[in-house]
Amino acid sequence: MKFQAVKGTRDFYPEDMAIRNWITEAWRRVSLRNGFEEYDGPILELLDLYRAKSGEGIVSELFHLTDRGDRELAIRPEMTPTLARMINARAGALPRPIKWFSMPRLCRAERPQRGRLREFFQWNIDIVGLDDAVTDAECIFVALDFFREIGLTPADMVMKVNCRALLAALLSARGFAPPRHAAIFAVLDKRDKLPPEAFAEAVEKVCASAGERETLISISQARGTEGLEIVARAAAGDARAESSLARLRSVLDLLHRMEVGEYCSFDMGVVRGLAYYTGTVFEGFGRGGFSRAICGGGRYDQLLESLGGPPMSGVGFGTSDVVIQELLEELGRIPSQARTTRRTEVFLIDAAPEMFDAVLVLAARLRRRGVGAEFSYRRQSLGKQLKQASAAGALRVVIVGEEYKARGHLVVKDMASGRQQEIPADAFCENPCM
RNA sequence: GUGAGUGUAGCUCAGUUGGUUAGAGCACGAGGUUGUGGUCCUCGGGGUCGGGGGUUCGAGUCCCCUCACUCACCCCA
Repeated sequence: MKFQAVKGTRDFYPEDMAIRNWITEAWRRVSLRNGFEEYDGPILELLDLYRAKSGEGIVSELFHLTDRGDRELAIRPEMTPTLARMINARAGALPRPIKWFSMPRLCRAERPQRGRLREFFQWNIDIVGLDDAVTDAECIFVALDFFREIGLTPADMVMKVNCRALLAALLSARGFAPPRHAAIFAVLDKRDKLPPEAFAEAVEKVCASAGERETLISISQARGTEGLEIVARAAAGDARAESSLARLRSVLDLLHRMEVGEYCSFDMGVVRGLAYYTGTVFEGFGRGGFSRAICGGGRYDQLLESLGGPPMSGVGFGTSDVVIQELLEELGRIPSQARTTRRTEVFLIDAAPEMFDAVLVLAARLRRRGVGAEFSYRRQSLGKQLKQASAAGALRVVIVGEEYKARGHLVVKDMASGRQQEIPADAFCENPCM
């Protein structure tokens, strides 16, 4: 019987683990320098927690089980309900705004596809308890701070920004009653995700007349600076539309001031499929060949409350390790040092078996100082040991031989240049970096 | 969950209308005589051809089922 990894899951061999760590370490580094604190929750939650948010239909999309006490449990498919639960439990005690991040392992019972597996890691950032353009901008900034950190420029990606409240106000002013908005949002969000004919067909379905269709098509086309001006003219005179537009402009302006404006672009085609977004929404896309969404988020006003949490507005975003890695592989941007976790700074070699004791002592002394030190487990020729040092990617090799026996000196060889010099053992252990 | 495509060594792939013990390159391991690695040379391990069943004298090759992956839907909390 030959076993294989469960459908939609991945084995992380050392070279895969190295890349995963490289990505998740960047997530943590960026989160912390932007002032966010890390949290986590259990991988199992009550199934009802997800039913409460998404209805009974969600059950078929997640992994669930019944424990021996007949409790219905689910492996978490997302982090937001856990976040809401945790914030609610201490709502009165947490200083606001709450700036938390997490990088949970999530599972969803979906059919695996490229960029979409059944098990993955998701980076979540949330700012809860303050509804202000600054927090919207800050949230988008953190995402861009990460993308810039891993070497992506505005030529590689774009962050499309929109505001659902603005769209809702424009729709209401043109006779689209609020109950119809959810369906219209879902259609508009597909503007760039469907072929033009299919999109036109979808628009047709939510419209009652040719006039409505014209209106929706023209609204959905707005993008970039010109698009913003067109929207501004459309919003003129409507108080709600004007204030939402001012908020959107403010967010974009803040992003420019924070020097990530080059990445950002207004786009009415970004609405987000999820029902709970109420204000600012944004989605990152790769440019060129890799045009899929690479991150997304937005402001949610009632989400926490609907999950039994406090009535607090929040803004957040998420992205997964799967899509990030695929984007970077596609662009060839994963640096070679990110592909290995080996950190052999010094490889110790005995020139004769009787020097092996000295090798052990020196390795232990170096390791205690925090230096990555290795040696061969087999007593073999100097050439073989050098070969092993080379394969281990060692930066320097230390040969313990005649010089050590006679004078207490080590031969230190720099593997890149091939140059070597004799150094007293004590001096080398004091300062192994040379 | 629906539809289509793919599946030969760890990886990338050969494999003649079905015909003897299934191959290559890379990777991996061992050597190239004992104080100098990456290159090079030699040798080697590794595949029940995704799995199961069927047709046939004979199946990696044809048929059926199944599993996994890829793509398009559904969904994307």
